[in-house]
Amino acid sequence: MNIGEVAERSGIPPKTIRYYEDIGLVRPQRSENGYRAFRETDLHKLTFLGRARALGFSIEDCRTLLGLYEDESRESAQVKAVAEEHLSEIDSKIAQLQAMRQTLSHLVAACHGDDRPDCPILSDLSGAQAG
Amino acid sequence: MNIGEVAERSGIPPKTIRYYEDIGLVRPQRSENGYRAFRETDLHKLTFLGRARALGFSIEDCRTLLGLYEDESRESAQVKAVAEEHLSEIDSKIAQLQAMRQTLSHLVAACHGDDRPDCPILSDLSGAQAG
DNA sequence: CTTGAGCTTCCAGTGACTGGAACCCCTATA
DNA sequence: TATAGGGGTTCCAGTCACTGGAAGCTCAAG
Repeated sequence: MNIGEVAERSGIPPKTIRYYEDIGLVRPQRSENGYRAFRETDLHKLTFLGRARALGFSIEDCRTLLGLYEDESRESAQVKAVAEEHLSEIDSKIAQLQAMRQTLSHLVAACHGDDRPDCPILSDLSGAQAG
Repeated sequence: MNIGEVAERSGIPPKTIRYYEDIGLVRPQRSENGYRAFRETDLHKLTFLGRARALGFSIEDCRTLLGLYEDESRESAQVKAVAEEHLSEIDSKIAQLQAMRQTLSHLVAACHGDDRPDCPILSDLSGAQAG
């Protein structure tokens, strides 16, 4: 398979696939004309990567997960540890965003949003004490 | 004030303050020895930036907000529009993270996490249909 | 033979910093 | 007066995970 077909079937853009090769996540062979020649296993790996990335795993996590996937002597505890670590990072991010959301939505609600200049959003940012 | 004092009082690291000057968010004067000389208004701006960044506004949003803050003929509707736009981006991010969280927490719960190799997390990533 | 799609490499840019090197300035102390 | 240190300065490179673009090669169709 050429890169275009693999891109289509895996849902990962050609540019990204080349990048993944660059950083050693996939190692397609080469045809005589210099084109990358992907096998089914390469496609499989890329699909795996696509799903892992969609779950928010970092590239380094993906590398680890791919390694575990291909290691038949892995222990599922290793996989679970990576996933739990990532899950807790997701939880932190959600918490942080919800805190922002909380503050910001109050400010937005308090701003009358008309043609006058006074604005509780700017007041808050400038450090004024809430009344 | 030198950069160290401003950093301390605004809570923004010196490196970041220099970066903000680089991109034109603050324009401190210079002392004869070449040191940046910050006035109270500069400190004020940096504190404003710190709060806006803490609410997740992008640097470009911050630039806009600072501009509105200093523009006495602003309309609060302009500020509110920026904030609402940002709020909806926050909401999207939260939704995306929660979707990841949902999938991932199910997978983590399903993985026994022991010394055996079989693992529903890897099965899912590799594209197996859930049974 | 030309056209156009698809492939190749390499370089640069994204956002918002952050680390580090190499150097200057200022004050205090031996 | 020499020196040590803790400021400050600039500039360059790296982060993360791509993405865009330029220049050039390959291949199939008309």
